[in-house]
Amino acid sequence: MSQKPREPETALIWERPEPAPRPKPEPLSRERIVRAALTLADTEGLASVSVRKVAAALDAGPMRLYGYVSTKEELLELMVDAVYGELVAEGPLRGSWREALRAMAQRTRRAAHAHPWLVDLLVGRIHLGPHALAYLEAALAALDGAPGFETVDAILQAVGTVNAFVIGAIRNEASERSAERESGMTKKEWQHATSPYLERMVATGRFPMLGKVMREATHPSFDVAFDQGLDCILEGLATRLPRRKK
Amino acid sequence: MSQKPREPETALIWERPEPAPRPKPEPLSRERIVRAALTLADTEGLASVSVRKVAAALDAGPMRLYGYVSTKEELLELMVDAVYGELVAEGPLRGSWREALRAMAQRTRRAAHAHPWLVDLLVGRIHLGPHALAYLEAALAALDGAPGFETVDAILQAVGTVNAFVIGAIRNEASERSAERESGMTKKEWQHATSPYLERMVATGRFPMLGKVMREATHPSFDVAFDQGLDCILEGLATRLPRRKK
DNA sequence: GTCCTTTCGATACGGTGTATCGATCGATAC
DNA sequence: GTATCGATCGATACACCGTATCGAAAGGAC
Repeated sequence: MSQKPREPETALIWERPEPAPRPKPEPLSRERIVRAALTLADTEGLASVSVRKVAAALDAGPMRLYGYVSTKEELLELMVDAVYGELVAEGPLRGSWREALRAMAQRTRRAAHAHPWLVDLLVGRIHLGPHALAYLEAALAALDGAPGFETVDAILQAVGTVNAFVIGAIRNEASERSAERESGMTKKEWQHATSPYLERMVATGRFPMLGKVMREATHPSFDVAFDQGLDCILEGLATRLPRRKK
Repeated sequence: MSQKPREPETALIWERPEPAPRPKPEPLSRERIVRAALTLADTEGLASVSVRKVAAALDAGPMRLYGYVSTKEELLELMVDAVYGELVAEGPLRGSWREALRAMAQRTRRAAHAHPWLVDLLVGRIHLGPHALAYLEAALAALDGAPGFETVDAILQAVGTVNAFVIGAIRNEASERSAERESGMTKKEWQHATSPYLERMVATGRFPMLGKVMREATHPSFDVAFDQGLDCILEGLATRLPRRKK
């Protein structure tokens, strides 16, 4: 970890250790770099994806990466696009427009589970990488020609609305999950740890509805909550179809 | 900006400048710190909110803040809660459940416009600050007793779904907006700058739907897109009400 | 006035992203 | 085979980050 300070050159040339014949060039490539960054993010968390650490995982100096990537942001962008690549690799979205949109939502959600860091990267920049575009293309294509989706505007609105919901829902799950994860607690333990605070707040009397929630809510799993919300949105899209035809 | 390196003590005591009678204690407080951080984030961007800079804005050394805040994360959390404070300060959410939910969505969206950095902070952690709770409470209260929302589960699901959409939509807007902003381009210029790339992609023939979008889509403003999506979700919630009653 | 306690902030440490530039290596020209 | 050139690499450096430590200064108690 500490850079060897290159001992002062008092020793004569032939006494110094041979500079080691440069272990292996291992040509490196954008793809290898991104793959290393991905596994690092998956195993150690996004915070551990630093230029130095990614380079170290490839037996290279930090600056080596800048031959393939001009900025750390660019590397992160490539990571996101790689995930989109996994998504499009699952094939086209089949079925009716409802089935297709539902499949898209669940695919995206699965990716967010497989790569918890994805949520943090989805915020901030708009993604126009080739795989991101391909994923969007697949969604648009699945709706093309469906009854009620004659105009691209209608298609865009449907995909956009579902995507907005998915992103928000994913964020919810991720934040709750990471709150548990990083305190090393299970869901139960975490609820148990924060409930004293919440009960104190409720006890002030200023949050009657919160009290009701804590008493009466049956907290459904993320899966059913997600499906219910998604159902609701698809239902909403369906009701707008006839009006659109008029 | 550069720490004065305290010139080596060659000068005799009375030649050294008087240590300045500590300009003003200016007692400082959590609130003043958070306010400083807020204005810094609003004017210079979230990236400029560093412990050092916030402290400098208060004529204090960096470590001074740690008497009031135990970590930078805590400061960011307080910033978020301060925004929630602005939101609850606008008063309760009135009207029918649809009006209340719509008002909530638009309020949140306005906050995201006023504080572009908010989107980045909403990701990642779940927010349980007093003002965040109060905002949630207001939303829950607005739906309490509405026909079809007899159970807290129904209320939570409705609020949760709308909130998920709002977060996702806000993120979309923010990322597009920041892409323009930080390249110093207007919306038109930015579209003009990225369209060559997109056209090249479309020209490959692998993205027929994208081509159709670029040719045919009338890109509606963020406002109407948001309202349409919101309408859609409220409609979806409405259609689920009768079923829930059964 | 003297001692004690509390507070403050200068300094330091280990980390970050990245610019610079000398050294090194491979390929080409003779 | 040797010399030269050009590309490539990575050690070093810089500015900045969040925060732990701890000596010095300030204020209060006796």
